Amino acid sequence: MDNQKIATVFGEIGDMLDIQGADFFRVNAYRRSAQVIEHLPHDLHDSYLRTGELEKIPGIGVELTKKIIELITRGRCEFHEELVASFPKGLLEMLHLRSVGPKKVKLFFGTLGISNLDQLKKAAATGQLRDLPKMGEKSESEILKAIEEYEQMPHGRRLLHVGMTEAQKILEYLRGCPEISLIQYAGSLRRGVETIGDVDILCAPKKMSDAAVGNIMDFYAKYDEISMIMNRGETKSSVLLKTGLQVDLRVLESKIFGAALHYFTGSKAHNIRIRDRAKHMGLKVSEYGVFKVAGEEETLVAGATEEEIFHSVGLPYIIPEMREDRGEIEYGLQFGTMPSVVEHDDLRADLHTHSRWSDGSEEIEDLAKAYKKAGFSHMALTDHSKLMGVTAGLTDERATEQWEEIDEINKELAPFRILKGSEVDILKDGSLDFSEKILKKLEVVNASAHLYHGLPEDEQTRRMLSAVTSGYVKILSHPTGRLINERKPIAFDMEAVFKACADHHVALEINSSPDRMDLNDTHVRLAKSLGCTFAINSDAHNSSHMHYLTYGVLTARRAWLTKEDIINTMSLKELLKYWKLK
DNA sequence: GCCGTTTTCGGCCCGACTGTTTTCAGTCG
Repeated sequence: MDNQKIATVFGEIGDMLDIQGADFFRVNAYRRSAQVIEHLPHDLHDSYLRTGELEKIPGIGVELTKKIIELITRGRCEFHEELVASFPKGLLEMLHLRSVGPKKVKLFFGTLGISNLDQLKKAAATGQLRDLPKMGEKSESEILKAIEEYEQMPHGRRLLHVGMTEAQKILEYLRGCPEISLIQYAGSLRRGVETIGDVDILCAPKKMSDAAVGNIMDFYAKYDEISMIMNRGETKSSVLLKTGLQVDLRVLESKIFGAALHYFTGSKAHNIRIRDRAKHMGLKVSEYGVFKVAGEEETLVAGATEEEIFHSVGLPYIIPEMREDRGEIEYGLQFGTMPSVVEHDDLRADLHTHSRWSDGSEEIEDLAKAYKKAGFSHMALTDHSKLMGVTAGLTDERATEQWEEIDEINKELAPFRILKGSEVDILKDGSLDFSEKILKKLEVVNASAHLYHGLPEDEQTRRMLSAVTSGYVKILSHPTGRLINERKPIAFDMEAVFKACADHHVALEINSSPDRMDLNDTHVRLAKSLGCTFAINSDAHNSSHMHYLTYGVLTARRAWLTKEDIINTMSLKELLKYWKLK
């Protein structure tokens, strides 16, 4: 029973209670707790079994604690099961439709007995919905449209990388609009969340007028990649790109740009805390600014910048990546300043790269030149070991040959330096995929578990522990092996392995490859609390992948890592000393 | 269902949009 499963159960209880018409705040308590539990840095099941109790988590009181313990000890929750039994299967799926919420689901089920998408589609197509209370022809056709969209669109959230790439293209396009003075993307994209639902873009015209807004919206509508304009309002247009990604553009006055940016950047949980705090201070925070409230009178006191918003409620500026209500508000109030987290420019090396010698697509020399040109002082070349046959992994002999080539290139590119490394497979029994002779000579050993993801948890743990305590490993690469939306993380005792990494000076990788992002932010926070160090690596298979490092940096910032936590920020000299190399 | 430098009861973030309505409910972010 991992946190994700507990969160799913609570989320479903929330949905079902909502359809039943339960008190909104009760419904919300379940939904909020699901959010909180999903993002906890440690496993509730493990810590409960270890300590025999559940620690205090904000938003989780007596009732929810009981249910969590029931889930952990019995693998089920009676209340959840009762609710599930009282609802037809398929009912909850209707909640995914745009314009359909709990009240409509209840209405459709209660009056027409509609309990799944197919039935809803038929009812809408045959005009049965329009006569229901508060419904009409328009809402009926909206529902048909929503079903169509839902069926066409890939479900679930897109990779951060996909959103970032699209957003940057659109921003570049919109900067060509002469009327726009300020523009920025917001939402989970700006917070660097690993997946995004849609893209939110905010802009402010040089001079606010109906004509200016109209011109900006017209300009936006002419963007080449648009497949459909979903709606166009006074200040907001929503479009669907050809890739199926939804992008919303909002136009607002520059004097409240900061307030809107803060509001639309979220997270929701963070915003609620800010507004709650404002309220207690006699203020009101919305996307239109911070207002001083005195009776009926409201006076705008802040809005142009995000800094103003935070200062008005007595907080220091908090970077978007930290705005998750995971302690940032308490920290800011207590210290009056925030930790100075790592920045992209702090990175001096990439310690996980591949060349044509295994499955990369560039020669070592071209790769190294690209890194040097980008301002890095060193890199580790870490082609695969032989187990990964499909990647043309290196044998002992080929590794030795590769070192000769690296020596030549290092002479040419000095003081830039390529460290002789390998991404060495962890075999089934936990041993490493090179002879001792080679392992001793490699400067950087990144250990990776590419195969045997299905081993039982205790066996997997032993396997990982064996690798990280071998004395050869410098970095544990993509530790959980997950692929976002595709492959689950491998099951092992994370705390035990992380502790071993801390004890044996093995850095944990924050693999920045868009579909990996492994470790993720919550695992990094856990590892940091256990004393670990980290390596932010791109896993580049050619030099154009270098920019993936951005995503690793975002993850590190979401986990509050500082420069000192990350070994890529050391100079070459410092790193060699740290690793006792020449 | 949660929570407490006014509170163990009575609050719980804020506003826009839409479609259905004559004043609002539902949905969304």
